[in-house]
This record gives sequence, C-alpha cells and structure tokens, in this order.
Amino acid sequence: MTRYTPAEIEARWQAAWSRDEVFKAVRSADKPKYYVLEMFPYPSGRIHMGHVRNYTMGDVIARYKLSTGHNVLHPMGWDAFGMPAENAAMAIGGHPKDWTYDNISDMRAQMKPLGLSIDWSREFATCDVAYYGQQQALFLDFLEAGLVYRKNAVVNWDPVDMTVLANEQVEQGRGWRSGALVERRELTQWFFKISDHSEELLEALDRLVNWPAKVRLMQENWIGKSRGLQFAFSTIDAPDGHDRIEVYTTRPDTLLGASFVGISPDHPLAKVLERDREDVAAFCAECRKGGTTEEAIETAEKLGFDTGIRVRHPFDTSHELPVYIANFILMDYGTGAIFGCPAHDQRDFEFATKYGLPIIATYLPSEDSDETLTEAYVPAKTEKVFYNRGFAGEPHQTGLEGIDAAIDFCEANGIGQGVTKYRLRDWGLSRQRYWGCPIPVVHCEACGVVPEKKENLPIELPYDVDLSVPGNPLDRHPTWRDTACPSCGKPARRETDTMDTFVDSSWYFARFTAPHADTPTVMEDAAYWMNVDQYIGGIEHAILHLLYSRFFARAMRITGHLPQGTEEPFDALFTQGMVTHEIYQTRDDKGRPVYHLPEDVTDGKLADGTEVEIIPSAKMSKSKKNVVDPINIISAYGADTARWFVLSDSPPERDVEWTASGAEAAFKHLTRVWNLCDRIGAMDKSAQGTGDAELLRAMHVCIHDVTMGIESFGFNAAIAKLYAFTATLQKSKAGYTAQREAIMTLAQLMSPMTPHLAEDIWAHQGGEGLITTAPWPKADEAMLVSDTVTLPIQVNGKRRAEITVPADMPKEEVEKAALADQAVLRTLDGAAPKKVIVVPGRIVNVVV
RNA sequence: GCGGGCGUGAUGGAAUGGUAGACAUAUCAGACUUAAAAUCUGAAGGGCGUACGCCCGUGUGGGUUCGAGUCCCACCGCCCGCACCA
Repeated sequence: MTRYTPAEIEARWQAAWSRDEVFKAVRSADKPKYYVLEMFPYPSGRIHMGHVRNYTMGDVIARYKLSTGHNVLHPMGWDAFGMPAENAAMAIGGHPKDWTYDNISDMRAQMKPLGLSIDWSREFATCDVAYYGQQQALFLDFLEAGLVYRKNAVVNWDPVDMTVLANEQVEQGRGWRSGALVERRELTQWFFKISDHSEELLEALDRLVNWPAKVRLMQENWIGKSRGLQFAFSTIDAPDGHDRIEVYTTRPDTLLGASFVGISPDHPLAKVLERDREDVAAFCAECRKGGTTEEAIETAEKLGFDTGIRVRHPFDTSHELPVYIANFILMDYGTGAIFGCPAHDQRDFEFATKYGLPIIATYLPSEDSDETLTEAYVPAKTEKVFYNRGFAGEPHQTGLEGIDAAIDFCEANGIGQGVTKYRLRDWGLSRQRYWGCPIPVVHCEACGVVPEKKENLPIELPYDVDLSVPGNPLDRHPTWRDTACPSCGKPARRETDTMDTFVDSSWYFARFTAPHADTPTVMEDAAYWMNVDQYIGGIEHAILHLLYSRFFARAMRITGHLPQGTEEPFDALFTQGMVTHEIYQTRDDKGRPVYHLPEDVTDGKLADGTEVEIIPSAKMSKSKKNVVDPINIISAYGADTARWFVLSDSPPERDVEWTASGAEAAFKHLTRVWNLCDRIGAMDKSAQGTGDAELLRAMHVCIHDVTMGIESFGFNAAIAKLYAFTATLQKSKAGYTAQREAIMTLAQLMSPMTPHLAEDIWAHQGGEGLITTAPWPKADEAMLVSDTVTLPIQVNGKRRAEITVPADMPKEEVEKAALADQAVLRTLDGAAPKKVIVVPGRIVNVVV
C-alpha cells in the first residue's frame, strides 16, 4: 500500500500541465469560448486565505468549463499601483517600485503551488510601463471624445503635513500621521463624465440577469434617479447676482411646509458672503473641518448659520423664509440648496428644533390626526395620507400622487419645472501621489492645458524620487516636470497628478484579451474573448469598481477600443464571502489586548499553559493575528486540502470560518479517497461482486448533483454529495469493473476542486491522457429516477406518517393510500377530512 | 446618518413555499490495540415517556398560506459600502 503524498503528487502534475500548456488560451473557432476572471489581487506581499478561496472558486469554474469542451481564458495579473507601496517606502525605506515587484514575485511563487489553471503567459501588472502607457493612450482618446474634463473638487487637507489625505488616512477627523484636524480644500482636478451615462448605466442593470440582485439594487440606489421640482426662491437683501436661489426638491408636495432655505457652505452665495463677512467666514471655516466622506458629513452635528437674507415663498410672496448656511448640504447634489420641511424630514426636524424654526405639517395620517408633531412624519411614498396643506391633487392621496400633482401644478403656474436628477457624481481621477499612472497632459503658459502627443507616450514615472517627506514627490522632482509644450513647443510643465487606481482596474479585463499589444486592445482578440463570462470577487466592490468598469467599457467602445456588445463587460457576477478565524487574546499587565497566532494556541492554551480568551470569528487580519498562512497549510497538507476546505464548509457567497480541525478533516478525507483508489487498483480485475447496479445508480445521482452544484455555485453542497458518494463506494461490495468506473468518476467530479489528487487517481486507474482535459461525465437520466417514492403525510400541517408508493401513482390513489394509513386514521380519530392536498412526489397534507 | 445584506443544534452549515438540522467539525459509546494515536462502526436539537408516541423548536413579535427557515410588516443584533483603501 502506498501513501498519499501531496507534495510529490502536486509538483508532478503541475509540471505535466505546464509541459502540455493545457491552460494556454488560444483563439479558436472550433470551441465555444469561456472567459472566467477573478478580481486581480493587490500585491501586498503575501497571499492569504481570501485569495485562496477566490482563486479556487474561479479555478473550479475554469476547470469545469475546460472539461465541458470550452476554450477557456483564465488569466491573472496584479493591481499594482496604490498607497501601500508609498507607505512602505516611507515606513521602511526602499522604493515603491522595488517593493511592488518584489511582492509580485513573492506572491506569484506562493500562488503557483495552488495549481490554478491560469494562462500565466498573459500575466501583467498595472504598474508595468507597457500597461500604464496604454492607459495614458486611452485617457487621451477619452479626452478627445469629451469624456474627461477639469473642475474644482474638495479634498482632505492635512495642514501640518501640508499634504492631501485619502479618506482612509483620516481618523476621527484627524490626519493619521500628524494628528492635525483635517480641513477640506479645493483643488482643480480631472473628472470622467460618468454622470452623462447615468440613465444608461441604470437602465442596463435590468439586463444583468446573472448578477446578484443585491448588487444591482445597490448600483441602482447609488445612481439614485429621482424626479423632483427645480424652482427658484426670490431673495430679499442678497448680494448682487443672487436675486434668486435655485433649489431642487423631491418632495414638492411639502412646499407649504417650508420653514427655511438651506445652502451648502460651498454654495456660490455662501462664498460671496464669506468674502465680506467675518462671521460667515468663521462659520464656513468651521463647516470645512472634518473629512470629506458622506458618512462624516451625515453623522456630524447639524450646524446652521442664519445669513439674515430672506426669500419669498413662491405661493405667497408676503411669506418670508430665512436663509441658513448648513453643514449637511452637499454642493455636489442637486443645486447645493434646499428648502427645509421639518414636519416631513427628520434631519430638518432636528435642525428646526435647534434653531427655533416653525414645524408645519402638510399631510397627516388622517383627517383627525393631531398636527403637533414630536418627530418628523415620514410615511412611505406609496402610503395614502391626508393633505391638510395640500395644493394639488386630492386631499387623500399617496405621496407619489401628491408629488406628481404638485409638479403639474407648479409647472402650470410658472413655478419651476419637473426635472430628473441622479445622485451619481462625476468620477474624480486625480491623485496627488507618486505611485500611479501619470496623467499625460502638459501645462503651458501660452496654450493652457495641452494633451501630450501619443508618440510621446508612455510618460514614465521617474525612479529617483524622495518619499521621506509628505506630499507628491513628482511636484518636487528637479527635472521631471520640465518638458516642451506639445502645441507650441515652448518650455512647459507636466501634470504631476497621477490617476486613481480604480482607473487601472477598470479595463484590465479587456487588456487580458491582448496583454502584450502595443495598442490598449486588439479588436479581433477583444471581439473573440469578451465578455467576461463569469466574474468573481468580493462584495466590497459591488458599487465603485463594477460601476467604473461598466462606464469604461462604454467609453472604450465610444473611442473604438472595444467592439459593440461589450458595454456590459461582465455577463455573470458572483460575490464571494470572506475567510474568517477566531481571535486569540490575552492581556498585558496594563490590561491591553495581546493577540496570538492560531499556530501558537492549542486547546485554548499557549505553550506555557496560559489560557487565551477566544473572540468569535472575524475577517482575517494581521493586526488581530487571526491569520492562517496558506503556505503553511500547503506544506502541511498540500494545495488540494486547502482548496477542498475553503470550498467545503460554507456557501461561497458567505464567510467561511477557517478551523484547524476542518483543514485536518479535509486532509483525512482526501487520504481516504486515495486509499480507496489504492484498494480498488489492487483488486482482482476479474472480481465479481454484488450491488453493481446500486453503486452505478448512486454514481449517476452524484454526477447529476455535483454538476448542478458547480453550475449554481453550490460548491459546499457539491462537496457534501461527494462525501456521501465516497462513503457509498467505500462500503460497496460491487465488482472490479463497477468500482473502477466509480472511483474514476469520483476523481473526475473532484477534479475541479482537487485537481492533483484527481490526476493521480486517473493515472493510477489507467485513465487515458489527463483528467484535466478528459470530457466531463454525463449523468444517465434513466439511472436517476427510482420506481417508488416515500411521501410524508401531514395532518393539519404536522407530519404524522409516511407511505411508500409507486412513483407514478395517480393523485386519487395516493390520497386513498394516505387516508388508509394506520397512523393517519389514529390521528384523525374519526374526524372527516375537509380537504386533502397531494403534491406529487413531495407531500400529502390532510386538512380537518 | 443613508444604502445593501445576514441571523437555523455545541460549531460551520443543508433544505424549487412541502418530512428542519443533509454533509462536516466537536462530543459520547463500541470495535481494533498492552496502551495511545490512526482507522472502522454507531448515537446524538430540547423536553416528557418503558414503548407506540406526544409537546416545543430556524433572532423577537405579528401576518399571508392547506403548509413558512423560506413570502410580507415591525423590532433587535451583527456585517458590508458611502465616491481619495484596494
């Protein structure tokens, strides 16, 4: 008897796959193509279990599709620009480029032992000049097509480090290094005109039927289409040029409940007042403290400042409302000005209470409701309410009807127009950082902002930069900025902002179809391989990455870099869960938590016998030390065990908890299968046995169940079926021929998950060629149906008995048989059934 | 704050509106062994009962249905996203 030695087996089969180039993707008209893609990793330096899970899922699909006769494209690359490389350079010295490429080679070396079916010849990193140079070409084409423009936008500014901060670098309103209170500051920045495509991006969601409904819903809400009324209040005592304040409201039916007008601190009127009045300037400065995230703005204390300016109510010009500057109003949405209706908006209610403004209800639950409110009355728009201060439509109508009637009324009376707006803002791509793709434009004193010439691309990042001080090193570089104006030829200066790393990840899937081309894409390759048939990644990318990629696919189509029909680049999307682990913690002498690695804890104790506190499972993170290094697992048990376990214990869309016992159990199971193969291989080839038909029937059921499981991402359920079938085979007394067929089929069904073990079993049993390229087994339909069926019988919905009847017995017969059952008769106790429900093949319910 | 999701034994989870707890872990018992490990066999949601069986049970409270873990409403808890993290 031989032993299961994964280290030896896995190296051998990986070499065989590589030698035969079985995963190399080549265009071919003979087979249907299938493009499977997992979201590419950031090269942090170590692969983690989340990567193993993500890439194993993609690999299962890729290998399954390969064996069902598809021409599979399954590539891998690196999302390699970004802040961690700069942070590492600042923290430990070294250069972001070296750090990144070293990490890539480390991670590639850690990934290869997993035995993924990847075409490594297509590998690239987004920080390769060859990639980002093509990205610069795309940018220039987008610019020419009017898909890019410049405008002012607000950033987080650290006044001590004198640098722009990412939202992530703002901790409780302070800069993460300096600890200084963060301020908002305006800079001129580049933007993609994604908002021009709002309606399209929204409307096309309906066609993404193979996307999770929740992702589509999240994108729909993010785009945020709304219909409302835009109109102007005329002002009293306002500065010149501000005799009107335009506001947008989604609830024009509450217009008679208006008790104030609020404008953003960034509103043009606020800016004019700020210039001349110290009190306004002080208030606006106060509003600009804190981070720029919507969360920070929404959760900050609501502050208002009465400007003294008044506006006239459009319905009754003698009715005047105060104009406040308020810190919770976003300049980016609507017109940057609102009217406040405290009765029907909780935020306005709190604001009105704080500043002593009237609270005027415009609708109430019913005619006899009390008009004095203790909180805002905000019913669903579909709910029927009584309009006590309605001005359009019926007194009793839903919010939606009220809104429509109000817009009609206002338009008819010349007070504004009904307009459709979107919450989606244009995508700011400028970053004041070194380690990103340089934006290929030049600033010329005579010509202004001039696009670089394509023949001057790529604009390469300089290597000699100083990252020891905060801020953008490109700005401080002695010579890199100096260039000639592409238009007039006079000395000019390069743009020093680089692109958001989301740009890099918005077209890499298209680049994989022609990864080494000297144009961004090659039409024939894109036409053949696009779209991605199955995209797999984390739910955290549900909005931004996926929306940006959808926009980019459209922009690339418009600029001729992708063929028609690729506007939605991902045909199917799957969002997988995280890998979690318990956290082991002790306390130091000051009571602060000290974390311990799982490998240092046995039975809840450290090596010295100290008991650890066990904190329930959480996302694996270095800081909590609840990490298991895949490399350790692979060297202890092999890649097949790691792959099997990450798929086995939880549904793929949910989190999976890594447990040492689970990993060990996976290994034991694979050993069992190996031993089973060994035993069958040693059988007398002419041996006859009993139960051949039962074994083969179970095998066909297993083929059916596992195939369905893989196709529907039910990997954990598929694995459960494989466990059950292995047990059946182990106990089987069938003859050699049937057992050999069973073990070879079992190996095939396991091969997407545990490809190395499967290859070895296949070879051991004398299978032809590689199991990887062998055709997927087909379930024989005739073997799946059985002659009899066992039906549970319920009385009033409670299970009381079961009967076994022929599968094709007519309903009436089943009903008779059920009512004749002893246990049923006893339960009925003479009562006459009112109704009998027979669901063929499922259940019988007797109602009394 | 806003948007989205999730909640089932000791644990991870299974279950086209149709027998809740498949499969696995941990636990217990048995076989093998001088013993342990490994391996194999079996038990097992809670309660009552000698047993046939009965009652309760999918976060909480309601509702729809012949029938609800699954659909609807409200609440509680946890997780993800919020536009410069990737």
